[in-house]
Amino acid sequence: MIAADYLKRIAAWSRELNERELEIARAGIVEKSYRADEFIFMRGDRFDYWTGVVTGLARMGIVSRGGKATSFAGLTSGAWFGEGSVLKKEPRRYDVVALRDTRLAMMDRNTFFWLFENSVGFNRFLVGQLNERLGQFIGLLEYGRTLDATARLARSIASLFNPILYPDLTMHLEITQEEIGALSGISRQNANQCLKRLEKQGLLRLEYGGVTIVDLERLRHYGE
DNA sequence: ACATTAAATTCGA
DNA sequence: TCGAATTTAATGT
Repeated sequence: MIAADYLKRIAAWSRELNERELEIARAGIVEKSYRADEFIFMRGDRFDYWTGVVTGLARMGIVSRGGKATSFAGLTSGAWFGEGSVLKKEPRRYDVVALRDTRLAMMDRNTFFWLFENSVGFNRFLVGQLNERLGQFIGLLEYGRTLDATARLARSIASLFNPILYPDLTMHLEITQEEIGALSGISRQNANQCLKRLEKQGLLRLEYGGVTIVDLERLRHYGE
């Protein structure tokens, strides 16, 4: 079983729980590792786990028969996802792929429902999370059509800094340009061009193997 | 696709 | 255990 202080470190919601709830949560979570490019879930799967990213990076999206990927969201450490499929007891409607070696924490369905029915703190967190995700998906509606590559990339990055979905406070992100490209649905070379444009405009700073966000608000509304 | 540069790893003392 | 040398990974054009 995972340690209580460890759980508090990897899951923001666990800090809202009382002692008893925390014990139940700990007992219902297992960890699992995935290699880069490995599928974590496939559309249609029926594994009912509520899942958190401990370390690594994954992409939530769908891949069409042609093999081209549309991504809904990037998942960095601290992100928890899959509550929709667990709550509605439905097959998953999207794929999740690890973009690099990734460690996940997975909570089984029974534990999830116990917390759902018994813990006020847990529900408070869930409502906030669902609301944020709704906002993110609404933002996606204009995403594909209206926005050019630079704007799409800007928003992909900005969405990784949603403080509710990704409680990490630091404005620095360890992510390669290739990974940013994979998240935004553009080539690495194009991603490089877009990133440099954003850097020139003072929205972010490029470093080797990572970026630092300078102006999150402008990044979030880029191209409006 | 290729050239450059940063980082990680290996190796010898 | 330190640092130089080599290999691997990321970036820029």
